[in-house]
Amino acid sequence: MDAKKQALYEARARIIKAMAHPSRLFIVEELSRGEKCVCELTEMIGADVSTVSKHLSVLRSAGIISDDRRGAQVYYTLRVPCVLNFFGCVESVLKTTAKEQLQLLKKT
Amino acid sequence: MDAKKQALYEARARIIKAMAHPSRLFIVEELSRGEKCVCELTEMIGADVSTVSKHLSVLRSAGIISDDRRGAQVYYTLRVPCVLNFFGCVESVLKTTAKEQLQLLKKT
DNA sequence: AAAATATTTGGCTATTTTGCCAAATGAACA
DNA sequence: TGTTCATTTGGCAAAATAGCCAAATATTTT
Repeated sequence: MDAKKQALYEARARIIKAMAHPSRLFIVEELSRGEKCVCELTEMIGADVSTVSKHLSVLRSAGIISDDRRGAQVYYTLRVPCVLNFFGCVESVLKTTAKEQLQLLKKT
Repeated sequence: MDAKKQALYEARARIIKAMAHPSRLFIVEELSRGEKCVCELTEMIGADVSTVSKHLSVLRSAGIISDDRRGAQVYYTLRVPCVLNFFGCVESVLKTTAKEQLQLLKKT
């Protein structure tokens, strides 16, 4: 794998990696319903504000969400809605795996 | 976020996390063209066989690929092709970010 | 200007991930 | 059976990630 191809896959992995965390997946899904400020997300997630802020920073650096300061609050928005399509596929991976588990059990 | 919801997002994150690595993204894309054995993938990636084997194991545990031993070789297949849709979206995240960068430069 | 509220950043530790080497296992073949 | 080839596993060290607290910054309010 040459350097150019390597760089391409690294860029792609950065985006996917940014989504690869329970809280960050939650944030993405929540923002798909409309913008939310840090305090609202923190409340829902139930972690330290600083932790949530860092999760938001990861998603923002990856270009998945964008921020908008309005007064004391910062509102976050989903910038690329197509990431929502991930969920359907992830669900089907889970379903496929579950079905296979079932098949294995039936054979017993 | 209650325990049930937490568990759901953790399960989802496990799948996405399994894809969140340059080599593993490469493997997924490569397998979309048809099955490949470990030695072929190792050759293409250019890392240690044991490293590639572990990447494959991560993808298999997540239920994204499946293995089939035929003689001395083990062939891997993409089990859930919808993960390929990720690429298109990832590309559009990259593109959107690039466009924004360009806008910022124009203002200078 | 001081106090209060919202958010980010720095710093630290604990945990996880990565990637190599060496060793073990599985299968084909002389 | 012993040898060779393909793959996996164990183990280790380096690097990255996660989450909390404390401190800094930004904004509004008193």
